Amino acid sequence: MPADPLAGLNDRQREAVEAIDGPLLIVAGPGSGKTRVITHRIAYLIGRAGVSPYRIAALTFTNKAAREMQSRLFGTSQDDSAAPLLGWRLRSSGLAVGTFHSFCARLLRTDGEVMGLDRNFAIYDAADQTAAIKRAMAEAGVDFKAFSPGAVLSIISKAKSELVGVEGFGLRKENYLDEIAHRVYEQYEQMLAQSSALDFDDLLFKTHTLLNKFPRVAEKYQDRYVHFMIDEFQDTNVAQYAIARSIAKRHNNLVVVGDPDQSIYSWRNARVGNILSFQQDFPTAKVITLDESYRSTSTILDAATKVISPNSQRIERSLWTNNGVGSPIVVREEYNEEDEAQYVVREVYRLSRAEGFALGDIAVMYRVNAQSRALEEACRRFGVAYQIVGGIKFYQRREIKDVAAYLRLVSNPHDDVALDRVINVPTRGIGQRTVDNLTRAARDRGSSMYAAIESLSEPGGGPFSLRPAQAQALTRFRELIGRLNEESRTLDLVELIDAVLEQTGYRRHIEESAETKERGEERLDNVQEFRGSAREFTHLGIEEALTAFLEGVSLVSDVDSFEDQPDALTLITLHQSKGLEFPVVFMVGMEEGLLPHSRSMDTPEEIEEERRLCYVGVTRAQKRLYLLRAFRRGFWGGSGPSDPSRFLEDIPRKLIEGATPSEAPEKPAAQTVAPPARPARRRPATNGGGEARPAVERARRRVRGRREAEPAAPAAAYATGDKVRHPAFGDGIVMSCTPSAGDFQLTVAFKEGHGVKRLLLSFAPLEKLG
DNA sequence: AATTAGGCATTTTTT
DNA sequence: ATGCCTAATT
Repeated sequence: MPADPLAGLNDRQREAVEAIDGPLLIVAGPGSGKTRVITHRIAYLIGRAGVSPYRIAALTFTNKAAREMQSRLFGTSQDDSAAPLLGWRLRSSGLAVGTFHSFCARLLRTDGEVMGLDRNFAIYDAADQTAAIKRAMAEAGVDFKAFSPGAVLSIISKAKSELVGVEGFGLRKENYLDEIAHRVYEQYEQMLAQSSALDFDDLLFKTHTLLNKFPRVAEKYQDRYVHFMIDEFQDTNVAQYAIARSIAKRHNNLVVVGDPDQSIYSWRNARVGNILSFQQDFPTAKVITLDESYRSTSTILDAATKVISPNSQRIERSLWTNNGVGSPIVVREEYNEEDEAQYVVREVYRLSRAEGFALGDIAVMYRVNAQSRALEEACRRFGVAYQIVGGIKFYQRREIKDVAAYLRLVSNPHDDVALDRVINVPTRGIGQRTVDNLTRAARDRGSSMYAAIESLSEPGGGPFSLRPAQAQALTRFRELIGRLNEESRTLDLVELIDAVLEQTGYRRHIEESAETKERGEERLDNVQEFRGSAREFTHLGIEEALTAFLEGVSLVSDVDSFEDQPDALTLITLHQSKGLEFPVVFMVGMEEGLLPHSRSMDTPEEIEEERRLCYVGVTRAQKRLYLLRAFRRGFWGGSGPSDPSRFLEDIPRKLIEGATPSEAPEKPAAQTVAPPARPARRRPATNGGGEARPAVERARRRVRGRREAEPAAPAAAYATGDKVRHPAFGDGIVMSCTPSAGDFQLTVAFKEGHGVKRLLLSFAPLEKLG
């Protein structure tokens, strides 16, 4: 029997559940019962307001969040701890609970044909995208030593996320890098179309296009979705918001839930602005703030509030809790990374021995993955069980991607990225030269690579000439894929995978090619696991099964597969920790350069995001919070001293354990020693504290100033992307600017055939433009 | 085709 | 230090 959708809610939550008419913004602080509100609201709509589940969509960002929501709504087969809000039978009632991307994928598969989309389009994940971009760069004649594929990809991805297509991008490009990106973009789009493939951004972009260009499709969805909800709204990008507005247009029941203070994915093109401007876009929107935290102690909550409040881009509010004061926050400095890790692990051990915490209650959070190494070592040394979240990604393993690529080829032989990946794995005598020829031939005929191979056997021998051995090898590969495709019609998915493994020789290949026996077995095990996960699709027709299975492979990552692990300490990045909570949280690396990260302190906006990241970390903690830093941290083999994170200074001393004046931050004193000009690390204006450290610290810093050997070089004044002019080479774009022996080395890409030059700042007569 | 040596960069990564 | 990629070597 379904539970009462209003039971156990506080006034605000109840209000949010009952406000079923018109646009609604729910600003939900950490631990304020956000998911609860969404699920109860759905139950309320169905159970009390008589809305058909078919007319409701609730979109999340992660599969994990979607799963969580589903299990609260429908219950799960194993876990019946909480009564489901709805019955099992509603599972297949048409209620759309899923990620934005899977929602769009479904929409496009259902209705994309009117815009010429292949029903079985492939979905390119990040790795496929990179591979495709590299191919596109090669096609466009762009040297990817001078331009990193990653940088180009991120420009294109940003454009797509802002609904800027190739043409639009052409109109707004503003520097040389954009020029390059434009050429690649054009090529890349052509390749995707050729391959019947969509990348992650396309799932959104094309959905938006479909809804805008095809009114009948738009009407269908506008009619259907009387209620449209979005979770984690602070992380939506332009495209997602536009899609939501488009679909919600008719019934105007758009509900967005989020917390601008937890927006930490702007570098993935998320727009904090969406949540901040929602009220302008929907002037009639009701706004409900959930500010009671059920998660953290008041000490932790106070610290979090103090950390976040300097930000300017936020909706002012104050969180509160009835949870009591709890333990003070522990702030510590250790000598180096190893000591820091050792302290953490010792303390973890103590907490689990003497204070009744389970290892699974404890998480250690860090800014960059590299920080996990020292922690892992310490765990191993002390025999503490640990798990790294998102460390090894199953679907990103080579053997899995290879087998998936074969399946993709069987499903759609025109998938060039898949073909490129496996055409010579295992080796079939098809070398790079042959692949290049093939690529060129495909481009010339405006077809996929597979189709280009097919044309070999046409009268006239096809449009490109190859030595017989190569032509034969290609033809045999084509026959292999063709045969598998034929056979697939009589097989189920698992049988097809077996056929692929045998007929392509891939099984033997991984057994033989692995560096060691164990590694070979491990890979085979992975493939077996992959095969096992295909079992749930065997009841479907092969074509449908393939599409669904491959979509899962692309769209489902396994970041969250850690949750059901046995009792172990969790090591996790701050980014990944969002949405989680732990009784005990250690944040390590609370240093300038790490948090905020040195690559994210150039603009106030970046600093604000780092601050939010810190806030997210702090608010993961329920009962205990430890903030650690190392005085000396190893970077790239070397090691340098570090300053405490500016965020530490925002935490009031009274919340910190054993705080004494010499340990706790004090109000900024007059700057007796002016810090030397630091060309490499521009301190943004938001660093309000300046030299807010006690004398001992300051002394240390002065010594350090010398050790860092930051010279009185000309101010670095150049950043990547700056336009410069050189008397001999003309105009160019700064590709990079790195400190180098008392100077700065600039890599500059010049126009008009002068190419890329490396220049020393102090010698090069450069002039900054614009 | 497979192995090896040298060069290079190295934040975060829901989908 | 380390891993990844390319180029050179066998």
